[in-house]
Amino acid sequence: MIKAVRGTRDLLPPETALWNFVEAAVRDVFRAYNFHEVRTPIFESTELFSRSVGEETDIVSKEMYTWEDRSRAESERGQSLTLRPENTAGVVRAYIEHKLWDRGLNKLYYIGPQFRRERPQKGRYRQFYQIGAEVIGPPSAGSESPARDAEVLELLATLLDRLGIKNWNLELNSVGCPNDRAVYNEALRKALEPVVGQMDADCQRRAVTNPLRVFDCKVPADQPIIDKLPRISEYLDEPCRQHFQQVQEILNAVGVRFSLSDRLVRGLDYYTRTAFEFTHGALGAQNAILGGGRYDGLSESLGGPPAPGIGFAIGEDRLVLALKESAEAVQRKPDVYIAPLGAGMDREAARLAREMRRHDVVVELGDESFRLKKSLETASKIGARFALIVGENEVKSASFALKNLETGEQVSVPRAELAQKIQSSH
RNA sequence: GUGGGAGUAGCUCAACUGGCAGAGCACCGGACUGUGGCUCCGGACGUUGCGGGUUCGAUUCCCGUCUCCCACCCCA
Repeated sequence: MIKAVRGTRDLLPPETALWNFVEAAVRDVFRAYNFHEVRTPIFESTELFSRSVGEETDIVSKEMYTWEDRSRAESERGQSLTLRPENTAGVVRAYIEHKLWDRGLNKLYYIGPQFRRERPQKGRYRQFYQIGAEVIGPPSAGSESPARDAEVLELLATLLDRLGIKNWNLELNSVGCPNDRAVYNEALRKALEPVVGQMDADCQRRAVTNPLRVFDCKVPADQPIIDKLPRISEYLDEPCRQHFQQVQEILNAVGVRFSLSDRLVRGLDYYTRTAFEFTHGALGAQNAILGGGRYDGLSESLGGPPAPGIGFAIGEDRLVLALKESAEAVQRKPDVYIAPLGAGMDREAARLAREMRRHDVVVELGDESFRLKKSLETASKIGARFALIVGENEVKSASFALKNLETGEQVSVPRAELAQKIQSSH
């Protein structure tokens, strides 16, 4: 048997109803904040990701699905392509390619699959879905303002509340502006030098490749060492510190709760200043339900104009997982099951079904070869609210037996009133 | 990529130290010819993840492999 490949899966009913519910709510919230949808390609030139996400990150160095495209001519070299491991790079690429700065501030969102070749776990798949958004534009359009950071965070709080996600926690940090980041990195490296030898091998490796990530180290024995390391918050220059301060003030003003977490660092190279994560308890080790931050230099590093931005990505798989705990089923049940009864009644049933569906009634259609008992059985099994019996008597009198399957009450309804009768009983 | 656990009917799970693969739920049919849910009776259902080995005999023991789960790594 051919099976879905490792780390991929089929989303089936009724779960797909939950996904649709989530996406509908998300689109609704984005609309209120004046965000608009973009759809970028599912694969891009490999270079886009190595330049934006960072050559040294795990994502780029070992988790990408990369292949060489077929060349059409001798002279043409196959281009290296990659399934997108995240979507910010693609959106920024599109921003530059289509000169979207001409519109001032852009508030864009996307919903779609991403791909990373990691070992699968609950809430972590090789094809996974992200709902994300980016606020990006020239500084003159206000894209750098702390008001944008706060607005994005407040949007997220609204969204999670709206979805009925309980017990989320917002962790907030500033990873600094480019210039103080460099100074800080140096200080951190210096502080690590004398102690790094005592640390866990894995943490040592981080100390060398990406010192900032030492803070993510979870080995208990190393915690006292990590606690003594200098913090980025002590190295923020004045504008950067103020920026972070104002983000917090606005959040307080609008009543969004958060906790400062000066050990929160983000894995992708392009992040600057505000970094954040929303976590949820019910997800095991994959407790981050979404993450994001500011990426002020990303546009330039991809050859574009200055275009500070802030964005986030929600793990849709994880969101749905968290929702299963606290949301009831949202799948719409059929309004009526039509039970044709006897030879020739399929035709009549089809006509009635067509009429009612035009009136937005959800109809499931039976089969004239079924005995009435079986039809009613099926009707209640699939959760239909009504059963409509279409037999000779009904056709003759142009009035149909409509049975309420919850109460058992049955009435005869003239053809013209059927749809209305069913709709009005919600 | 590393370490550990688990794969048996559509689902949840049994099957003692190796001895005829089972139950509940779900599904299908009947009791009941145009009236569901309850009840009763019957039915179908399996390459025991896959491949090899040991054995008279393997769901059971051994090796390999695949997938899922847990943790790490990393991240959404």
